[in-house]
Amino acid sequence: MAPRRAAAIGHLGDHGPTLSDHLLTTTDQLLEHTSLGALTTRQIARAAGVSDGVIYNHFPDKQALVLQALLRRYARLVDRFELATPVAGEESVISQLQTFAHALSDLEADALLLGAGLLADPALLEAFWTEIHRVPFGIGRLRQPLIDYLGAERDRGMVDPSIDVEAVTTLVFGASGIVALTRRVNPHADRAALDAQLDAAIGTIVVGIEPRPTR
Amino acid sequence: MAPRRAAAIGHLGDHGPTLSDHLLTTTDQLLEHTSLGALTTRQIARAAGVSDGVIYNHFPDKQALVLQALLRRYARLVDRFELATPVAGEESVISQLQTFAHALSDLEADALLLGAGLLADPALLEAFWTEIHRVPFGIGRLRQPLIDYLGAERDRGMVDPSIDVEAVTTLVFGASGIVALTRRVNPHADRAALDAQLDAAIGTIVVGIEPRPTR
Amino acid sequence: MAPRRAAAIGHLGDHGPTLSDHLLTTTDQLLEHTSLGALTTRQIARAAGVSDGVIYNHFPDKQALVLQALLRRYARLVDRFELATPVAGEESVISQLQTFAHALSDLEADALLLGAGLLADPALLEAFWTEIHRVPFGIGRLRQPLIDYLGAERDRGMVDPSIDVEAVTTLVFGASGIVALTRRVNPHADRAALDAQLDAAIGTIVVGIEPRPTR
Amino acid sequence: MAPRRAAAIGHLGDHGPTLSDHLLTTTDQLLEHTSLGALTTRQIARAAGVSDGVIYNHFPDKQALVLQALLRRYARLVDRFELATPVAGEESVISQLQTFAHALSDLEADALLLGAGLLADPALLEAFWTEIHRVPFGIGRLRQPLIDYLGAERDRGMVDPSIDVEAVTTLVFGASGIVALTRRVNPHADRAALDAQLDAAIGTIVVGIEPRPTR
DNA sequence: TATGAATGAGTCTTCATTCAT
DNA sequence: GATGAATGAAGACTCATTCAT
Repeated sequence: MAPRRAAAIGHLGDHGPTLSDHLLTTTDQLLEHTSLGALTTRQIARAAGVSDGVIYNHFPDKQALVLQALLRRYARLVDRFELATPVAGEESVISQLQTFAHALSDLEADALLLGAGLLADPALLEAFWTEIHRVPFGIGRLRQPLIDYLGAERDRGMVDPSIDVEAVTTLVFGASGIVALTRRVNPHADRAALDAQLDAAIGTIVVGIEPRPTR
Repeated sequence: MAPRRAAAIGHLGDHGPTLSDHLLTTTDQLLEHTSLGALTTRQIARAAGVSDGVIYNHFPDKQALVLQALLRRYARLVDRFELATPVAGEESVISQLQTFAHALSDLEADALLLGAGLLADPALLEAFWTEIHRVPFGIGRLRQPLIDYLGAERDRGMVDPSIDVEAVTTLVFGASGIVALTRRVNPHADRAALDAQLDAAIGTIVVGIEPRPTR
Repeated sequence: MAPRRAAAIGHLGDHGPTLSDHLLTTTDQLLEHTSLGALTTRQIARAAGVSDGVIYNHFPDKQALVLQALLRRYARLVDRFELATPVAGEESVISQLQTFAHALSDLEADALLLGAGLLADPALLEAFWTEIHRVPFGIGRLRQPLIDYLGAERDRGMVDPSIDVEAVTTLVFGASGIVALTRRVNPHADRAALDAQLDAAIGTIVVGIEPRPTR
Repeated sequence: MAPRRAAAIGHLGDHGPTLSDHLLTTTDQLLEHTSLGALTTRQIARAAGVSDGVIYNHFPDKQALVLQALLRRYARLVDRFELATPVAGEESVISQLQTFAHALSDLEADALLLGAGLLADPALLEAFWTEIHRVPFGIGRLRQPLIDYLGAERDRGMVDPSIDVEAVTTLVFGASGIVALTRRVNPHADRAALDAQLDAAIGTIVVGIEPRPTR
């Protein structure tokens, strides 16, 4: 009574991933090495080990499949990112922020690729943007953990009370982003130099936000 | 017998722009409103008022034409950018930096589009990157004016002598870039709020780099 | 300066048909043996001896090409039909009408095929109908010659003065049409029997419209 | 264990219509609003509330299903038609024929759609034609009642004895058909004008077949 | 050199049919 | 028998590139 399973996932037994899932995973993986504009439905089908038409049994069209794959990537980025969130009181502020910034920079390097594909396809960007805001996934969610951390450190007296923690967050995200962009845009860039550049930037921030003697 | 001039530029006489130039200018303008992936050779030819085939008399292929057009855009961005460079001693540091950061953010918003197109087409990115470094046009050139300005202000005593001006430059570029990205990615973003976000970030930098009392 | 000619028509010299024309002619011929719904762009291109894409250099899409081909067919039918129009006074009314009816029936057999294709494709029918009425090509134009002929015969006293010539025209068109339909729908029909059926119907009309003794 | 009944008809109990029947009915209904060329097996299955594959448990292929559905439509047309057959002696000949002609014209308008679909698909037409003649369903069957009626009126002296009733039948079918065609092909046609056209044509027939004074 | 029609590989998508469950 | 996902051969259409004129 149940219809047959696709050969590509059949060997995984009844409790393996569904084919929709398999298609999304495949698309996701392809996007690792293939730019969005160059991704074809045939490529996806071949890579997934299924026939060309199968996509349309699971998604209304290519855009829907790609959109969901991108959303997954984004969700994964967000998850990865949240693991990197520093916890107030453990280690020094500078060491925490530097560790966090490196993780963030890695993340942003991936996000840039995702974003570049979207920026190059306005229809997809629009759809992505709409979708991203139906879940509490907006950019704000990415910033909040750092804002909270900085607030906690300020309360603990490790950061000057006059400091605008949102502005500091912008600086950390910005510095990490610039370094990520440089890395992305220049595949031959010297990794160590970039890491040092980021550490120096974060160091400068930290010096600026340290508690100051009351004048 | 002199070779024929394309109808589109013929009326300009023999000393007008060459057809290569005309094609580049046209492509450049089209990229203002058309994403790289959606740009076709026919569109360019139509917009330039020439025949489809003429492109291949002046460029080996589409990529070469687009690459040179992108380089022009980039060069224009750099020029625009240099006009915004602050001069030490005129006005306060914070006001100078905020003005500069807004100009930079506008610039980066445009650069992002350019970059997104490149990131979405690895072959083009590679070629672009190679080309950009044959002229002294690398990212370093963009940073240098700000580094110089900060150095001058430091010498004048307006910035703490311990400050790493390169790191501060990274922070300014980063904050401006993040704001530019937010604006690009979210077409419905509130412009005033973003401006305020950037001002706050720059303000925080400035507070951090102010000369400090010797302890 | 002139672009090359398609191989398919190149040998005909500069004054041969244009490729648009060639495509229309080819489509027209294919429609002789292929039903509209089964006609593919590839078939047309193959039959025309050109590449697949060439159609789109001459027509915005398949429908436009097919529509124009159908309009040609229709125009040809109308032309053929007008040659068959009887002239008052030459031969007897019954002989004239029978000859005309056979020509009309042949015509309608072809028109039916055309019409069937259209009826099966509402979008095409709509476009066809609109187009057909931009030129004075409507169904009225087909009827008018027969109406005129009957009017002339009535004036000559060969047809009873009380006769409604439009109604008689409807009868002639109807009888010819039914016979045409029978022939079309039944490929194995006996041609002679159908001819006799049509002759009998026309004969009956003629008997009915003969001048009558005043009562 | 009795085989499972499809969910769609299961609630009707074991004595409801078979699934074949249900599929045919559904297809029949869909053909009311969907042109033959645009009808897909999935549409049929969805409309019938059954799975896609079930069709192939009851019919060798799509054509067989559609063919039988078309035969049903045709049978229904014939039935409807037979109800309209005039009875000799009731009312005047002209009134009877006009009423009959309008019914016939309505019928033919429906038949045209059926026929157009068939004409647009030669393979289906062939199969339909073969099938139609295995039952006593040919076009002859449609004509016979009118032939009989006219014969009866002739015997009653209401129609001239010299009249060829088969030929008159051809005229009535033809006039009704032309009007039906005009209506079908031109959705914006003026209904009243077409009715009047048909009445005039029938009137002309009747005048022509009235008993004549012996000369 | 300019022209612009011709080329054809490649894109997304549809749909009748199959078949493991 | 019923299910409905899988299949893959088309179909219409696009577009960078070529080339006779």
